[in-house]
Amino acid sequence: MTRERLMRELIQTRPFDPPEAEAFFNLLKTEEMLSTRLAETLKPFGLTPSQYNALRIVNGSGVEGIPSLEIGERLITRVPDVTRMIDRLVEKGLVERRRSDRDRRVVRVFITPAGKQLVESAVKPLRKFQKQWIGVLSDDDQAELNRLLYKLRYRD
Amino acid sequence: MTRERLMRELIQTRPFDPPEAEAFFNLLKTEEMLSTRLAETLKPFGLTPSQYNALRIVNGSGVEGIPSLEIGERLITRVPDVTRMIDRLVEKGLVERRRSDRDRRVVRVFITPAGKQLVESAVKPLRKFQKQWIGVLSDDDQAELNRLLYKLRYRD
DNA sequence: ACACAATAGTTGTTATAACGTATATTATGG
DNA sequence: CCATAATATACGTTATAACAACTATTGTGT
Repeated sequence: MTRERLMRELIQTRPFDPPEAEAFFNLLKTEEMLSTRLAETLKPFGLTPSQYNALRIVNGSGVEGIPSLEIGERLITRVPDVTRMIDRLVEKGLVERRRSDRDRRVVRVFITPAGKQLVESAVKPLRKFQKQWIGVLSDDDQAELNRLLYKLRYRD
Repeated sequence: MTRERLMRELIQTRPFDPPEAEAFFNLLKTEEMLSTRLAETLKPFGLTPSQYNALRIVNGSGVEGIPSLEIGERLITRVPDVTRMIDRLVEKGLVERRRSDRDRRVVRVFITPAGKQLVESAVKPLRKFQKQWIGVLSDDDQAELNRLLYKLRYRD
């Protein structure tokens, strides 16, 4: 029984109190497992998950580039220090930064050829990662998981 | 429809590719939301979630204390630097450290009265947090979420 | 008994999380 | 037009994530 397994992992002898704790701990542990696996997948590319996510966003913006602020808004998980993350991508030669002529507060970020190449080279391993780890669930189970997670988030 | 809502959040126009990405992103975003809320709940106690988790573990070990290594093994989410986390709890006067006489490699960690008190004062707010956020799901939905998360983790 | 392997904790280090402050620029309202 | 508020990015700082190397201690095999 899987609850016993989680309790064994946590070396917990008493029932979850409140019962909601079980789902919460499960979420924490499952996310951690997947995030760790993701980081391992991206490590050979010299990127953290957030860096790759940002690079993908910049790449998708095409020749127009994208403002820093918008990168931050579009990242899957929050990055409180977008500036320095972009610093590090600039150092790696994967993006370039240019102040906008129209609004001097704004810095637009552009993908470099090296950045574009790196994004593209990681697409397949990333796809494989997702199929491998999430694919253990059937389509129906995935749909159900999505429904539950949306409910948790949007509280409809 | 909630998929459109996630896509709007991610400013994504094309379908999830692979479809597994949707569940993966949902997991990331849901965990982040809950972790952020948890951190906010514990902030008034001057503790991060991992610190509180560690304190709970030490508190549960009673007068015998618990070895550092075991704390690390029992934490819900991995802490790669248990030593320094315990340093910080020691600084806060919440735990004490003593080298074991039986095996000089081992440091046992003991709760202090202040630590015990802090653990206990946070129990109710934490319980409330869990009921409030996870409780949006029915018991059946929670059971289903657990089933899916166990499946993802244990891949049975 | 002794050499080496394994173990537990610590330390050094870099990257990132996270908050708050600083600076420059633009928007707004009178 | 001008003062102030709002906005975007950058910077200062502390805590933590994370890895690897180090030190001391114990376990193991010969």
